[in-house]
Amino acid sequence: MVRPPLTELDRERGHRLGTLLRQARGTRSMTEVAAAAGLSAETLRKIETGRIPTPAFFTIAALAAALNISLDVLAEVCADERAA
Amino acid sequence: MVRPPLTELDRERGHRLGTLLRQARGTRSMTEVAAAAGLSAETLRKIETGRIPTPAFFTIAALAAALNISLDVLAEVCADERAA
DNA sequence: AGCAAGCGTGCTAATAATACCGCTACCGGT
DNA sequence: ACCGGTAGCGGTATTATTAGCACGCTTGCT
Repeated sequence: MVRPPLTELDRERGHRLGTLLRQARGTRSMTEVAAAAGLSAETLRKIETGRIPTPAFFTIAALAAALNISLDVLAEVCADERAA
Repeated sequence: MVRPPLTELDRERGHRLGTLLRQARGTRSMTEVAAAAGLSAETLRKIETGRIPTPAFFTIAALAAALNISLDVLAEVCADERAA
């Protein structure tokens, strides 16, 4: 196995992450937040909709910065049910 | 351009991240930490040596958890010189 | 000598990030 | 009612990159 395909758990985790991000975005448009984070709107949308279960660290970091939320919180929420 | 190749800045950022991770690891062996974080030793090594500039978010999250360090701190340090 | 920890390289399958297409829903203006 | 603009969704195609494994090599320690 050269690279384990993403499991269902991974997908769920990504989905949770996306949900959090969406909540944090609130009223602001995807376009604006994406620009603020330095990525394309389409990528942001994919992340929010959970179509990108394991985004790059800096992508999330930039997003978190643009949304003024903590990386630790994000990680915590995602690790939450995984550890359970 | 479908996918922007990693710039030099990205590489440097990744290198800084790796350095931090290595420091956090301290005396513990790569093998042990990698196992604790749930990834292969090779991957950990690549991240520490900066050969993987933009690892997956959860990879770093797991690592940070295994090393007991904050994601926010990592992001901060990496964004540090980038914003400068 | 033997062992463990690291490093470096090459390789493969799977994925991330991007752009382009069309489609729907909502809104205000004419 | 019709038109145009904005915001989001879904799918597809493309390229660069990740994460994993394997082999060999070096170094330090016992």
